Amino acid sequence: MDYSKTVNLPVTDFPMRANLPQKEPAIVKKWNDEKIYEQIQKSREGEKTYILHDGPPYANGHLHVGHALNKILKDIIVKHKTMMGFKSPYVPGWDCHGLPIELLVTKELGDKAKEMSKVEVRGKCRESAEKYVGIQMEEFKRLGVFGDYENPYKTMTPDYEARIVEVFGEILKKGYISRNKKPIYWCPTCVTALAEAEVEYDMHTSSSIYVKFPIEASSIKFGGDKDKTSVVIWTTTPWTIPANLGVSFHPEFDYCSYRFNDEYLILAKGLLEQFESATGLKHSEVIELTPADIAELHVRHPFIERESKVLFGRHVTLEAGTGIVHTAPGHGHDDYIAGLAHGLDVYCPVDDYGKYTSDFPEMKGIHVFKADPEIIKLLESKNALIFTSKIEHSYPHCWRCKKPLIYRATEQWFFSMDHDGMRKKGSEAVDATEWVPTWGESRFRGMVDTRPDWCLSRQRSWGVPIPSFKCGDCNKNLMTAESVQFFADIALKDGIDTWYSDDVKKLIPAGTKCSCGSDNLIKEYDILDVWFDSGVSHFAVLDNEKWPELSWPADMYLEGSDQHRGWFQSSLWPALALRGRAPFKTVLTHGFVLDENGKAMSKSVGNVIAPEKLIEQFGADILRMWVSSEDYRNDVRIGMNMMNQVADSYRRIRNTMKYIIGNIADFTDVDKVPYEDLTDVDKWLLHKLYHLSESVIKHYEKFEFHMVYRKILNFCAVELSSIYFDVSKDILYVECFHSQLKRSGISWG
RNA sequence: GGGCCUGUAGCUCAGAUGGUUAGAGCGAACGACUGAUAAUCGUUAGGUAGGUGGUUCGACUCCACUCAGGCCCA
Repeated sequence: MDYSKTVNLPVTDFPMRANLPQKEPAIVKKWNDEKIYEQIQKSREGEKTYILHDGPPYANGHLHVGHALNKILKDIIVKHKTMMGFKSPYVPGWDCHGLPIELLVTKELGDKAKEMSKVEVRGKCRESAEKYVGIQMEEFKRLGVFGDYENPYKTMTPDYEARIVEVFGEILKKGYISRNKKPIYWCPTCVTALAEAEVEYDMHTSSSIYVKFPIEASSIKFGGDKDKTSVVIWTTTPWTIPANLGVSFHPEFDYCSYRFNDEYLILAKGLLEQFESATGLKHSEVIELTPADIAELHVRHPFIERESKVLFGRHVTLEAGTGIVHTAPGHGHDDYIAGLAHGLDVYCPVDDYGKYTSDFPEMKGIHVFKADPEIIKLLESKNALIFTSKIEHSYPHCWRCKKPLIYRATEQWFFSMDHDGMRKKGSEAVDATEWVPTWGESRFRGMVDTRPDWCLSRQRSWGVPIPSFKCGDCNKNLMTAESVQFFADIALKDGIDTWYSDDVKKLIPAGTKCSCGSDNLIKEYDILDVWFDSGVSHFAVLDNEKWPELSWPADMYLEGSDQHRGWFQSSLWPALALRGRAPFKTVLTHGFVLDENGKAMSKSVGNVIAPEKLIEQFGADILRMWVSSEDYRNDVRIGMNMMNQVADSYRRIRNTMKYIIGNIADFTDVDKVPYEDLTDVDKWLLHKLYHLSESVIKHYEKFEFHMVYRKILNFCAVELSSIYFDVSKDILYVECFHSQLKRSGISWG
């Protein structure tokens, strides 16, 4: 006999299965049509605000799971703050300039790119960025992330671009901007600077040389023949020897003076054997040196009348050579850093075409790639060459012309870290900021303390031009706060491309002259580092009447932990320079999304999981729940097994809700039972619920969403399903509808 | 190579300041119900706490080293 008709079974049309992948698009559309974001904002009119300022994703390509993690976390916080009564507007943004887009576009254009003007190429870049902003926006919406998609911010809109120029000018006015030399990759064939991403490594044959640098006898405080003692360096770029300004030792390696025949050569103990086998020499006497012995040495350049300063640096290795590194600050990154630390000039006697300048008159006009034999001959004539051979090794080449590159110092614009106590202000800003997780503070502080000056200029096309001029007569640079502001106004009115299309006279206040008196000014075409674009977003967005609901500074910045070096810093420095405080109160970082085995996702390994695929298979809600289930302060893992587990948990919570809905189907307020008349089990459950709610809020406030997930899931599975529902079942099913007992059970549900 | 961080059951995570047989949920196995049924309930099995060595009367918790992994830099 079927008794099911004789009892009060739960009644509901709430479906067993959620069918998220099918249903969600309609829900998203409904939110869109009903303008749910705007309605929510309206409902919080006049309330205290909580501003989470969006770090702009880069507008190329589709979203990956990392974007999903980031945006969903932001959405959880914004929604939580909103539910706590705050007005929490969220304006999504996009980072639109920069090399990756430029490369994407030039590769698509192929040979056509070469015939196009800068303005035309920039137009194509703009189109491409616009396209991906559209794509990503739809993908964010699909994730259920609420925000002001009607008015997002884009770093390439005219007002934003003008604001970038303006902020740059204000910082210039405060004296933070300077022009200095810095070595960069340079293609002497294309006569252009290259970014790291444009460098291809290929095999190349170089001359390897061991070179003696003579030492002033008076500076030698140890034994041997003081007139015949030298420091030995090894290099594979003989042509950089004319630019040598130093010899670098490692502060912790052991160095000795070894006697070879009638002379003494200084090299690292750890490389003696390698040196002897390479050169065929054999030593006959050893004098151990102390770091003090080395520090006192005065070393001479082998063929130029100047000192080659003794430096200490950790870039020195025992992998090859002599443990003493030939240092030319104008021709190498390590050399540059070591040189800066010791106050050396960034010296570069090589011009745009790769030829020696008059700074090295002996070989003026000779191309550095043809100079090696000449240099070697010169060294030999000075008795400075110990040994030479050919070596085949991996060497940087130009992605465009495939020819070898050189590293060469050029003039660049810098944001000084030490002007007006900037670094100290940075440190104070670190103190004043709340870091989640707490170790973010030490990580960030370490980066602030060691950060070199920020190189702001790039020799590219797709970005915001630095409106500087050069005097056509005396070659001096000209850029003032006034001239920059003048151009910012033009950029706002007529667009930033006027820099490329308009005549100089229109781009600078009338009557502007170089200090030499000349008015023959020439435009320069460096653009700003894109990090500057996004770094001033707090000025361009939070402090902009276009979004009156926003305010400066932000309550929170929330990005991946890689942004400790990236956006958090590029945002901090302009803010400190102009407002003396950080643009954020709290900085929250999350880890990276790894695959199921804890390995980084990469295309080449083939372990990348597209959010699109997860949404198709499980639904965005499951993806969101996965985000909430993970402790994002560490790296998080994702894979099909994990998604299945989250989906299981989702079903458990859903079924619990379905059971409640089914049982309160016929309940109305008339049936409500006063608290004091409830049964003990009912009171017990309410007590548990109260504590759950309290702890859930506490965890939300501490941004511990995985604890929220855990507690709610446990509550559904244990307190509700296996205890309370089990106990209440008989009453709910058997007692007649209006009985006190039954009504007690559902009154507070 | 350097800075910062992570490593507790198959999975996701708990475990205040070192102190009894290291916990939960999910999953798994087995069983129950067939009156939450593409559900639900019960029982059980799973951990040398990455590894090694120290400090301590006592360490998952402190220290050193090491392995694996991540971000950033070189």
